[in-house]
Amino acid sequence: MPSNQVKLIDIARKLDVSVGLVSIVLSGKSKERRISNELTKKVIETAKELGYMPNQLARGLRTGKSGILGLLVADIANPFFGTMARYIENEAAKLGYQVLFGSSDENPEKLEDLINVFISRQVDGMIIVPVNKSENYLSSLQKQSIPFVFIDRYCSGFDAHAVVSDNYDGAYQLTSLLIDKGYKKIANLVYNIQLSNIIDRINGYTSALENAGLNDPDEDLVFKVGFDQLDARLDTVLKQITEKGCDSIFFANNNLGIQSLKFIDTYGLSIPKDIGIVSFDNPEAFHVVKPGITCFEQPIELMCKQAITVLQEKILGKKEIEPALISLPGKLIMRESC
Amino acid sequence: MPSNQVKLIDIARKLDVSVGLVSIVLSGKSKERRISNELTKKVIETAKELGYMPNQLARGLRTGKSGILGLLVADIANPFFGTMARYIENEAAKLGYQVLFGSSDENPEKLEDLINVFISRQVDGMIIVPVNKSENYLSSLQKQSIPFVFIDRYCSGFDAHAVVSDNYDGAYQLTSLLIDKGYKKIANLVYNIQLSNIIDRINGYTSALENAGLNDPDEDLVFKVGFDQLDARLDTVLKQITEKGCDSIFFANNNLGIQSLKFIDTYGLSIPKDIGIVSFDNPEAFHVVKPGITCFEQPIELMCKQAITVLQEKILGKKEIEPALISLPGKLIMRESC
DNA sequence: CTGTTAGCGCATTCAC
DNA sequence: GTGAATGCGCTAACAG
Repeated sequence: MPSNQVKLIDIARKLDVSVGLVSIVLSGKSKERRISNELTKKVIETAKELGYMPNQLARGLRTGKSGILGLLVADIANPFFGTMARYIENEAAKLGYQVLFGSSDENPEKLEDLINVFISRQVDGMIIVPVNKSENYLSSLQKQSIPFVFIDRYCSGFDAHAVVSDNYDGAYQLTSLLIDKGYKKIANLVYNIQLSNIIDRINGYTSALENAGLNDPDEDLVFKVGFDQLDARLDTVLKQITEKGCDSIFFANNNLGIQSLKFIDTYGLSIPKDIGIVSFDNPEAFHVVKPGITCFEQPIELMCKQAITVLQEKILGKKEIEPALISLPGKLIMRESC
Repeated sequence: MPSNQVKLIDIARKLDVSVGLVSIVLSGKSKERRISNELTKKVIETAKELGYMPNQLARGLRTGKSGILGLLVADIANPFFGTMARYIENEAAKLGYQVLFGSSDENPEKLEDLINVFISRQVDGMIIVPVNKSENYLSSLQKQSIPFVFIDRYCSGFDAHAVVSDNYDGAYQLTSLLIDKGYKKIANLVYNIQLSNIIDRINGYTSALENAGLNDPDEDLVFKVGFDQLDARLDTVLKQITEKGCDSIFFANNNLGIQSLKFIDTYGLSIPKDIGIVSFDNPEAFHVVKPGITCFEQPIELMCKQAITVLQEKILGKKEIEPALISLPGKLIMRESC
């Protein structure tokens, strides 16, 4: 690899000084090491002139810091995670990091593989959306003292930092809203995975029902669907929901909401008259569709800022910051679907 | 940095062999170098036992290949680019690459900075969504012999590989469809940037009008809007369009289409009776909204596959493949908006 | 068949 | 104030 890239030695030779000197100057340590202003200026100038760019691989190897952060989401194509990626990118850039990303597809093996690859690449830290059944592996990760932060979900029984939105509160608000509007039989459609965010949303929903005295212990109105073949499953479940006489549905996330809207239309049900709708998350579609879908928007930007802040603290290792669950408030968006 | 990670020397010491030997075995060159089966097995076992993971920084520095690809899109939060990122991720992973991403926001300076950072990080290649006014810098990039491929758009007068969808054809089909349905005065709403994809779409639109004898040389129905303060601008432009008596609109991309739908609704116009609508791209919203929006879906997955294939060829440098513009056919999706 | 050696580009400690 | 020497972890050319 004859790498035609300019390196320290090129500018050192041109100025007939040592490589070390150049390195010192370019790392901004001229003052500290009391290098003459003249020389400093000359070095900087020729560096610019030659278009010098440090080889971060070499620098990383030497310093033990790659300057790279790993971001592990469920699927970067999902706008929720895409938006998250964007904010993480912005915040990371402010601190001089670039970000490697990976999509786990909610698959623990994939997540594990990706994390291993990222470790191998010496990322300085990771932002992880944990998936179902990944606790074991993640706890082994923790022992390796590589800094990471959970985002969007946390792993219970797990001493690690996590930044999430207040899922319980969002679900509670959304459900209460339906109740206030007079809906009596409220279904809750969720994914069938054991994740903190899902569980918290179910709990928020259930609490709201209980507080309103609408909880029927004999009839479970929480409907769970799997990821694969979502379309077919949704059709079945939605029919069940209507056959059971539910007058409204609380969708636990953007995807469930959007996909379901397609079916509800084909059933000839009119929103909000025949069926009331609320959903977690606020994708574009909820705004454009008629009637607009009332929903709970997560504070994605804030979550990302906090996550990066915490991560940076862990990386710098200033003080042993104790693990904490940071739960951030979201925003109820009122539209016309209930 | 006391890096508690296991390295070659750890397993070499444990087995009392040399580091080089271990490296050879773990790179799968045992046969080639005629290392005994026994030793080979022992090395592999203890590597696994100790949980060895190669330090890719060191490997990259030595081999001159980082194993990282750079992906530069306009905005990863835009589902179009998010989807693209996902397919790039998948294809890259098949070849053993991880991907660093960056969002340019259609800003040439940002793009330039990001490319420089990526070069600094020794990416093995880049997939770039070029932006307006970035030609100068990009052509300097080209001289540096670092492999890259344009995607989504190409830079005209530029000898580089590019993978795009057939924008001309898509626009032509969409416009012709409106014409066939009897619409006479068709507006075209686009971003006011000089990008190949936009230009090709305008050309496709214009050709379709001309072929149908609907082109009025005295009246330009191509409306251009800027990025910033899109909402305010859209309101103005859409009013202009209706005041001019247009009976239909061709939106040049997903964002323009989605955002405009919000306004059209408030104007009390009914689709497709009062105004016919078609759009480039196929976001979820176009499917969910009523009536569904007829649109042209780009072959994102195929584009990504081709882009990675070309990029890999350039990286391996097998043969000097000559620059080519690869234009891939998209798919017309018929719904009820016209 | 196996081990030794030399560097990839950089930052840093220690001499001068 | 400055230069030389060392080594981060790994691969590859070269000796045995």
